[in-house]
Amino acid sequence: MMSRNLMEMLRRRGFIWGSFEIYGGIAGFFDYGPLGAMLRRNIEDLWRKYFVVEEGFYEIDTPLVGIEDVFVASGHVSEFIDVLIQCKKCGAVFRADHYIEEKTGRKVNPDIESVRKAIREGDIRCECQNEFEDPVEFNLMFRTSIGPGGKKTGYLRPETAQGIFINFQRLLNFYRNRLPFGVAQIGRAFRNEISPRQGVIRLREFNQAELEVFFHPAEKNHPGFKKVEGETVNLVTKFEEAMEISLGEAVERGIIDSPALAYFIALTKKFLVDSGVDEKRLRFRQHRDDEKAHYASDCWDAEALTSYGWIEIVGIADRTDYDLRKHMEYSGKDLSVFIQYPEPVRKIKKKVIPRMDVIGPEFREKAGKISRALENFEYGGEDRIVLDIDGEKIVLTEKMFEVREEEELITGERVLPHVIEPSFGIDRIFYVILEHCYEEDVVDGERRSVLRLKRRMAPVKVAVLPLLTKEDMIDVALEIRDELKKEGIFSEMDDSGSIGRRYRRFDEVGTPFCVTVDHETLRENTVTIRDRDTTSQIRVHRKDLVDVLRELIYNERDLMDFGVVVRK
RNA sequence: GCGCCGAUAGUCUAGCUGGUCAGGACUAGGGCCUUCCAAGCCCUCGACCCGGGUUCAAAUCCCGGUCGGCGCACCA
Repeated sequence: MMSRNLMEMLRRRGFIWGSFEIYGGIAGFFDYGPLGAMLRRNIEDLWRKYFVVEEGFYEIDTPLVGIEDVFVASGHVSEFIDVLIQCKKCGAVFRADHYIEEKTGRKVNPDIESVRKAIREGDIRCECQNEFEDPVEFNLMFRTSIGPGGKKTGYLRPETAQGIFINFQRLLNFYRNRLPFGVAQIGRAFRNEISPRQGVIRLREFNQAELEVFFHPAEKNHPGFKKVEGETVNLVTKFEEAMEISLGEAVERGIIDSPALAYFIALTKKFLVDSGVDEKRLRFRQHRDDEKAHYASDCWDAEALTSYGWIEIVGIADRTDYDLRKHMEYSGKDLSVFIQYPEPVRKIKKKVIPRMDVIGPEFREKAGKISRALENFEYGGEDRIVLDIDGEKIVLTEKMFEVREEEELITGERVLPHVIEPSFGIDRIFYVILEHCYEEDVVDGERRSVLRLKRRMAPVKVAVLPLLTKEDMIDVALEIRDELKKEGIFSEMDDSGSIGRRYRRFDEVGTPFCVTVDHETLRENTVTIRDRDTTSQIRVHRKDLVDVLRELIYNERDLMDFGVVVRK
């Protein structure tokens, strides 16, 4: 699993390249080459199958550039800022609010003024005893301006999720006003990382696949939970306890907050394993209470073990109603959902009727406000009513009102949905799959590198190879390649070098099957199919080739189930 | 951002006590040969990270930048 050999192969064979290479490059960006772009699309397509098609959710696509209002409401303009302080002498850089809190025990707002003040008053110095430079602000969002003049500030989105939240009313209407429902978005997001490292792991521009599932706040169940409660997962709880446990038990013991959350953990695991992540190098780790975002009631990360250690590849968070509440507050639009009761509830309500003939002369211009205040007043049987009108205490004596009993028909209630968000880092999953699938083994005494991608994930599905560089074999090979392509099976023909060399070439990029055209093909119209993982071969008739390959690739069938074995 | 180390064809690398056409291996392309796992032979393409300085002369020495690795810090 030499990650160096792998990285070298990924560059050489066109999976990934550093961006802007001919101009020297820059950290935090990389390009998907031809094979990489195709592999990533295969990952995204499998994600769609799991989280869009099978869940019955829909995908939307919203702008990468967002206007300032969105991120003011979401908190990114104020919260996504770090105030940094740097030592004048030793150059050490700290996040100011963390540093000050650690040294003084006092919380400080993460803005320049508060930090400056706290440093001055507390005479806060670097650990090397020297003074700090003036604090500087750093927002992790890329800022831009929209239109000429630079008047309107925009930001590149730091997550795809906000595009879903701000369309909530439209989406709710699309789903005909019923909960729960889910909305997905796959696309780019941007974070201006201070110092991106570790190759493709920390990026400034990255690909997310996010799903936002909106639930009635009191009903975080999922009909699919029954089917997955027996499945076991590797968990690391917020108390750092590692365990292998069934999802049913984890919910029952309160380790996982809700059945819905557990369901998405199960679905995430299935998706990751199906896409090629090694189950033994996969775990779900719960955020500690102090590491959790303040709006999340529970958050689990899927983590994969790589040569960089355990890295986060998926975050599954219960974001509660935080985002909708904020957008409701800032936009002034009602983002709640009306939930009709099965049966309307009849409620006897004591209603206070003001006696305006008394109140009017007594309170004059305030009388109107008083009568309005009484409309929603909860009457508890008291003989004097105290109201607060514009900060003034108004006392109504019993002469001033009557109490009448009224029957009210309540047909439902408005709720603000909670949202559970499985958020996938596609680029990291892409890398983990490559690392987990890359192996070096020995075939006929020779070392080879082989990418054991899941068959359906492989960029090139089939290589069609003439055994010899002879025109009649090449012609047949081209014919077969075109036939496969027409059937939607991505194939390549390669007639260069020896047959063994070509097998290795395709092993290295994960092509699961090689079809070889030899002399028997010309005589009897049969070809051999070679399996990447075992190097075994069978011989099948050309007329069965497409069907057999389809079975092999899309149904993960064993090569030995078809045709005559000719090797191993 | 800081510190240490590094950067030569697609890849790995020699040269780096200034001075031959910057050498090799693998890969790739063309050809010969070839009945199944990186065989052999011939030919070909191809590089000193960028900018500045020192010098008659810089891959080599100096300065700055960029990228990469590691540590610290930051981040999820």
